[in-house]
Amino acid sequence: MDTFIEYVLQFGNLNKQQIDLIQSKAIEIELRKDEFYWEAGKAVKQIGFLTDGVLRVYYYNNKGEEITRYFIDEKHLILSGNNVDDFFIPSEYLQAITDCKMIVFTKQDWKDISETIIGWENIVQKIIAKHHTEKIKRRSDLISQDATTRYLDFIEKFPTLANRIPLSYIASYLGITQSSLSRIRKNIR
Amino acid sequence: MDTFIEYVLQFGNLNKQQIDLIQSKAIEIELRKDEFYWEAGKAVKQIGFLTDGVLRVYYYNNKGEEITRYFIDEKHLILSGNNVDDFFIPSEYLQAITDCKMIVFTKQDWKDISETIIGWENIVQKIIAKHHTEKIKRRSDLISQDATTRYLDFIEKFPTLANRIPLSYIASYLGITQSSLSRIRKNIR
DNA sequence: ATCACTTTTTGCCATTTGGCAAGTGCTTTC
DNA sequence: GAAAGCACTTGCCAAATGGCAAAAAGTGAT
Repeated sequence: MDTFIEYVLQFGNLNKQQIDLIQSKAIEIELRKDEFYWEAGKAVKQIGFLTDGVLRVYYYNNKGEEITRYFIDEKHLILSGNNVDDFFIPSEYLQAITDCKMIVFTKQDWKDISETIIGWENIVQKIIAKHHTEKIKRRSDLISQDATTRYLDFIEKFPTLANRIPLSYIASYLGITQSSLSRIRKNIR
Repeated sequence: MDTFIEYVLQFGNLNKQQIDLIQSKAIEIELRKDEFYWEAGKAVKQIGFLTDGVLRVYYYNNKGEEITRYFIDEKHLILSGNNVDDFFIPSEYLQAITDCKMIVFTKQDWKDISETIIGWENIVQKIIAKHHTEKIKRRSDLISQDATTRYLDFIEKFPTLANRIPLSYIASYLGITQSSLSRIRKNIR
């Protein structure tokens, strides 16, 4: 829980009372490896913050292949479609790829927080902006490099992950086949 | 100007008085082809909305190559780093690639609007969310497909652009060399 | 330890893309 | 209209990646 407060405080100030309010609404949950946080087509009813572990977002392309769009690691806020008010039905899957710990808020509680804490929306907006800038940057940096470089960048960004999760997740994220990634790994050694 | 109001109204309601306020602050500007809206390293002092034309965002990668990160077409809000409050210095270039018309607001005026119109921040947040979802989706869809498919997708998304802007912009966006793109074009004919 | 199952690696060859340099075509300038 | 400049195309060959199938390695249950 403190992780979340600490994280939020980087983006704006909160007083004791405000922190208490947030803490009183927060629910700690755990996700086992391979469990889903979202599933395509199922309404999302909560706002989550990942405190431990790694998630991946994936979807099926028009060839029916499973494509990992990106990985989410610790200290990341997960907003439904980035907008709290809407009834949100995702078109992608958000799956734990390691055991995870999260803090979640019901949409109603989150709305209460937004309405009670002046400046909360602003903080959230900053967090969203940060996440998105990172995501776009990481994604588009991928395209101007060859597959080996992309893989090396991946290892650098997620050093603990490379040997713990299925190769296929990484391959589709990098935009290459699993066999190619396997060969790239061989060449790196 | 009306384009902007119409656009905003898709994301939330505004009354006459609120619309008047926005209109009173809006400044219409034009950008000639190749002019910059942002330049890396130079502070951005305004919020803009593109009503006509196309912009591109580019940067230089670690090999010194110019990489087009994405294209921005009509009806797109351009927020400095997606956050109005901060003093913002971009690390990328935002350049008109056709003649463009924009509406801009000074940061102060924008702040006044935010503070005066209840729900404005919420509308803006929705717009940001929409833009980002599209961007991420478009970008990551690029990676699971071969270059020809990527180019066809590009044409579909920007039908009027393919033959009007330098090939090199499109090539770096698609993550291939200019010669490869030229060959792909030849094969498509 | 064995078996069944899944994931990863490898071989073989086809296809795609890159790198480089030369050639073509178009525009601008004088 | 000749020269220069720029963008695009093409030829040639090398390197990277894909497709498919089989082999190898890893995992879990009994």
